[in-house]
Amino acid sequence: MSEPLSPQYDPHAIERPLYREWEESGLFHAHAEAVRNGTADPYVIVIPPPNVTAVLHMGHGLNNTIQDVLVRWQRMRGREALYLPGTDHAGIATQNVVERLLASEGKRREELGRDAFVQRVWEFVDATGSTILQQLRAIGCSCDWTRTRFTLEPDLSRAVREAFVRLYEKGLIYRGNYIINWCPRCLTALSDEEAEAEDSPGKLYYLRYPIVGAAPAGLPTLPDGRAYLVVATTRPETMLGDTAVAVHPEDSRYRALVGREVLLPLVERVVPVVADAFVDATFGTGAVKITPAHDPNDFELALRHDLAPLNVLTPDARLNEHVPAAYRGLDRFEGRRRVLADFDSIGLLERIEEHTHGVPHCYRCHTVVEPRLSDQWFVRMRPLAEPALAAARSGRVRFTPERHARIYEHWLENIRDWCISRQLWWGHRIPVFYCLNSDCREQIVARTDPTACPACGGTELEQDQDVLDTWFSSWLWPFSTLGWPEQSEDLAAFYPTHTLVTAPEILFFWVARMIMAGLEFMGEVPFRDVYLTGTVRDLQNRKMSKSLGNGIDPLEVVNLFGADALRFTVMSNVGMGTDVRMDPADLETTFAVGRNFANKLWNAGRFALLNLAVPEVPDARLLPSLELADRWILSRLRAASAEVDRSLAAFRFKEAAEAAYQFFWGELADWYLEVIKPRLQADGAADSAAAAQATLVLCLDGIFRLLHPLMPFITDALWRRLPMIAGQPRSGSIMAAAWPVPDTYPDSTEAEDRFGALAELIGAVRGLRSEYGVPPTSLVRIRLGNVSPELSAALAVEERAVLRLARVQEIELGSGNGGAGAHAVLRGGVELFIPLAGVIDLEQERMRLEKELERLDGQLRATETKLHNEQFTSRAPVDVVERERAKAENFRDQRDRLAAKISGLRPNA
RNA sequence: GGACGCAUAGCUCAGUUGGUUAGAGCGCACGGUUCACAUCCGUGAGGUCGCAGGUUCAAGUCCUGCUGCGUCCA
Repeated sequence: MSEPLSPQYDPHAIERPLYREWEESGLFHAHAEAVRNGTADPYVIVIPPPNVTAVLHMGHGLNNTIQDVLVRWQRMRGREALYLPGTDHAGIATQNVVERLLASEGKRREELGRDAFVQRVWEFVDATGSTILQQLRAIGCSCDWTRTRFTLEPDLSRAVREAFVRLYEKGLIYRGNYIINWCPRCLTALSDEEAEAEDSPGKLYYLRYPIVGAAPAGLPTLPDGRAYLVVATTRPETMLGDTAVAVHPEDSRYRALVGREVLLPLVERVVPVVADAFVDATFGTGAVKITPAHDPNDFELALRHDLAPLNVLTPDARLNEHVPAAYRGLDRFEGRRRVLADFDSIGLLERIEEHTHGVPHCYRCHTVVEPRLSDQWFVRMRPLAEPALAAARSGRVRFTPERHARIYEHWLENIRDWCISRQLWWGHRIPVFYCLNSDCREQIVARTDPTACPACGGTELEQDQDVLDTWFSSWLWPFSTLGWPEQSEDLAAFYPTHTLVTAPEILFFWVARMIMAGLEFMGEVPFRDVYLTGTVRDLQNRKMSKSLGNGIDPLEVVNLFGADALRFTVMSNVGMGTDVRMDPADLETTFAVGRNFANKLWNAGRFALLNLAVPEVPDARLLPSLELADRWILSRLRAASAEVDRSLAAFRFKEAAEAAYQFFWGELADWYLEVIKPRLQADGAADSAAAAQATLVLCLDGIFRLLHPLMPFITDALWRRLPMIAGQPRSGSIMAAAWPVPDTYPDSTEAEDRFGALAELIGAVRGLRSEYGVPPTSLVRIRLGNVSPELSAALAVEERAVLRLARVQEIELGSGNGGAGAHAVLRGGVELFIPLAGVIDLEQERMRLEKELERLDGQLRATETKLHNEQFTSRAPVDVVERERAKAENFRDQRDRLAAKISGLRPNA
């Protein structure tokens, strides 16, 4: 990388080769020994493993950029930084993908059989599974690829099995027949978290159930004279499986009916009316049908009343053999239409209301989830939740933004058992074996596959057909990836990890469960900080998604503008706790910040390097010959460096990006470079040029390092071409350079004040020139009055900066207007006059100044009103009052000087 | 239905515990062949800080209510 810099910034030319070099030279590799022997503190981020079938989207782009920024930052700070990558086998998602592939060949997995199907999935994963990991390289992620993990690889499978066995042995895993969420398309159980409620417009159907026997008085009756009660339901088809009607025990409307029976229409089954406090008397009619096999609440209620559940649906949600012949085989929605039509035809459909309610959908395929009674494996969560709750409350785990801690705590406080069995083929097979000896039926849970039944010695054993929820492996990720249950070096060196960066959507799925698992299996929280990112949305506020077609492909952005531009843009958009909005239809504008900035870095860097044709410069901090601008920019660097540091430590990425941007562009490039150009071009004394060079190198070295976590490629490409700084060690790559320490740069309020005065003057002259359309090429003379000490000192050494940057021919000192011209009073009271005879319209100038005077007057009045308020002067802190006084004085001074100028402009003056 | 969050320039967002004259980027307007950069340089316009009350010497910032948007839970 020592060829001359190309005149055009070309990210492609630098990014690939640099990444390869970093990887090949082992810069991504974290050394466990260094931690174990005490020479380095670890800093660890484990990647939220993307699905093995995934391709990179902006969510990953955001997520992994943040992780890489943190990791690179800490690595430069001297920590032994490990960014541990890997993928997740993603049971349902991956199985679905391969099933679709098979379908395109006209095959179904059942035809292949389990082993062949699983084999087929492995082939698919082997072929495409590293796609997303390759893509992470393109955006510059400094992952330790030698430690790449996959949740279904042998080591991690062993961890899953160990965890299962341990929990089983502690009695925290059990099997039971309960209502679970069932996806009739995926044909598997789902956890509560995987069944996402979506508000859907639905209907509330009011159905009449005739009373059996003589009815209490006051009930409505059918034409045939039978009395009836009315139940309201959103799912009329389930009435075929009703086993009771329930009312609230205190509901006077129905008290007389409790203990009586109703006749279920269509099925002609007699079911009891029971009283249960669970019933909400204010909803619908206050009488609710009870379908224990198809509703979790009904199931609980049925248990209390000893009602047997009646399952009326097949696994794919068709009506089964327990319903009258006319309905058998109908899909649940077709069944609903039929049941309603039949109710209507016999006069038992009372009315229909619009009713919006939350309907659970499968989080993978979006099918409406069916509550289903079945045998499943569960984890008893309460005992695991308690320590996880305590960890958050005591601050051992911190959430950023903080509000997520409350959501986390609320979930844990209301924790429910976790259904972990899935009726899939792709995943960790449940390590439970059943003895097939019909007299024994022993259930064996073991770390290694048993060959004989420990109870009866029988050798006919069958493993449970189901696999585990993918999250049952993901929740072990922070330590299974480090070798657990083996007491590995990595585990000892790198657990607990430090920061987890992920999306709020998986707070329960993953984050909370990892904390539980970490505490349970490792006795320590898996990470100290949880940073939850915002969601990437389009300008209509819609979440980016494949189906909406409103996504942004990070790789396209990298191709167009480079990874640095992508990263910088993303980071400048990361507001604390807010979503990231980007316009997929206009990448040019969306990524303009990063693109422009990368280009600016390149060009300013190139300019500097062209003027730094020396192998080494002295350390500017040790030079006695620093000039005003040098001291100013170093002081600014110190401030910027402190700000970047502070912001990163607080996860305030946007602020970090802004501080670095402002320093580089707004101060270093716009001012410092412009001011020192003549010095660099050696029209000054030799040590002036040397001081400028040394200061420039120190500043570039500092800002490149500050920017490196955000823009790793361009900063390295430029930094490694900088001249050496005497006495400073230099690594081959900026990746391995030390993070700047703010205090090592000298601060100087004096330089800041003086340079500030100079910049203000230049700005004012430029403003007036522009106001009066003075051609950029023509030079003007200026006259200054009431020159402040700061400005005076600055002009003494840097007058030529004003001449060059404001296109000034000559600076005169002295007040007085002396003819037609433009006037201004600067903040410190400095009077500026630019003679512009012939250009200026006296009347226009007078009006402009009057307007300015009015503005100042307004501000003066506001300040004085405050100061005249005795309440303010007596109650406000002294320093606030003092500041207000100084302000008033300043305004008054400016105002008076301006007023004097105006009166000087009067025709008769 | 419950809980939480957000509402500041045309757009995307800063504005730390209340206290300088509310900022940035993009966009916009005007001017620019200053030999690093037009992915640029210079200048400028643009804000009753969602609405209504309240607390306070002082509110973009704190409190209450309302409206709109979002998220989580049921």
